[in-house]
Amino acid sequence: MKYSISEVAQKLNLTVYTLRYYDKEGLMPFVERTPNGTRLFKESDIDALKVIECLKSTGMPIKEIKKFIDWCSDGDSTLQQRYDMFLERKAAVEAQVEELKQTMKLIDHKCEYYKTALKAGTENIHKDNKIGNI
Amino acid sequence: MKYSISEVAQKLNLTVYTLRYYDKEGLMPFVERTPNGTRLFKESDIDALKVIECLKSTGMPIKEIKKFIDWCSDGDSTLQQRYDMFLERKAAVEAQVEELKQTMKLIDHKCEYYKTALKAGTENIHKDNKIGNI
DNA sequence: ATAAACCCTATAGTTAACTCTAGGTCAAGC
DNA sequence: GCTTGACCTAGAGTTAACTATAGGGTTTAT
Repeated sequence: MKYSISEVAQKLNLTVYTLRYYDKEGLMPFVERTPNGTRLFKESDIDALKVIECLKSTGMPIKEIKKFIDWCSDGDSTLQQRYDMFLERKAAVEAQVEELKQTMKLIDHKCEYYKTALKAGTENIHKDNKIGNI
Repeated sequence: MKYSISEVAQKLNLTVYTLRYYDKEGLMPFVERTPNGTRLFKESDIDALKVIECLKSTGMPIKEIKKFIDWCSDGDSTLQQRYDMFLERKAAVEAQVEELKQTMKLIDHKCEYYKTALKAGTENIHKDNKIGNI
């Protein structure tokens, strides 16, 4: 089964603009074309795009992702780099989770703060109070 | 105890450029000035900046954060909005954690993929194999 | 008293990641 | 055979969040 660019955009919740932009940035050298130039995506291309989206969601910039794609094209000689990169990404995600935990702490605290303030009708109950001072 | 802009920058791991930019965007209307215009940060200003950093790390854009700061200036009449906003942020962070879990799944999978490929010396062992096809 | 090290504003420049427009090709349906 | 709609490229425009520069004012140490 092959897919057009708009089908892939829909599947991955991206725009066709974005997909063409990724292609221009060298993130999709594997996508085939019809004789007249129209992109034809196969299943494995969509899987690769999912990996790209995954890397993006770790905060990796597109230029770094391109490096990875280039390594993939280079074959087995780059296995170590690619492994190292994923280990690095794992660490990055773990750090993000840790940061979100801290963020959540403060947010929960603020939720409590406003809940009690609302009940009292005023923020003043938190003046000089432990809950107001983080 | 009062702090200069560069001290605050150091404390919060931001640049003075960033702090002045935040001020220009209306995120710090509470910071006092000396007669000649130099900013003087007090402890509570730093706490407020920590809340701003917290909101930023939930992915909230600066214009939205400004709305919150404005609500703070408006006093008790905006307690409900502020409470709702933090509930919304809580949901946003929970969604981010959920997404990171999915991301981590794929990354762990890829770590395994490359680990075994490295051991074998080639990616080919994953051709037509469950581990290669996500 | 003068240079270094801060501070300030206003404004210009940068970067990443899109997002859109203009101008064109091509296949399908009426 | 012509219109409609999906595709294409090249390149311009946008947006957010900084980041830097120019030009100028204080305070501090020698």
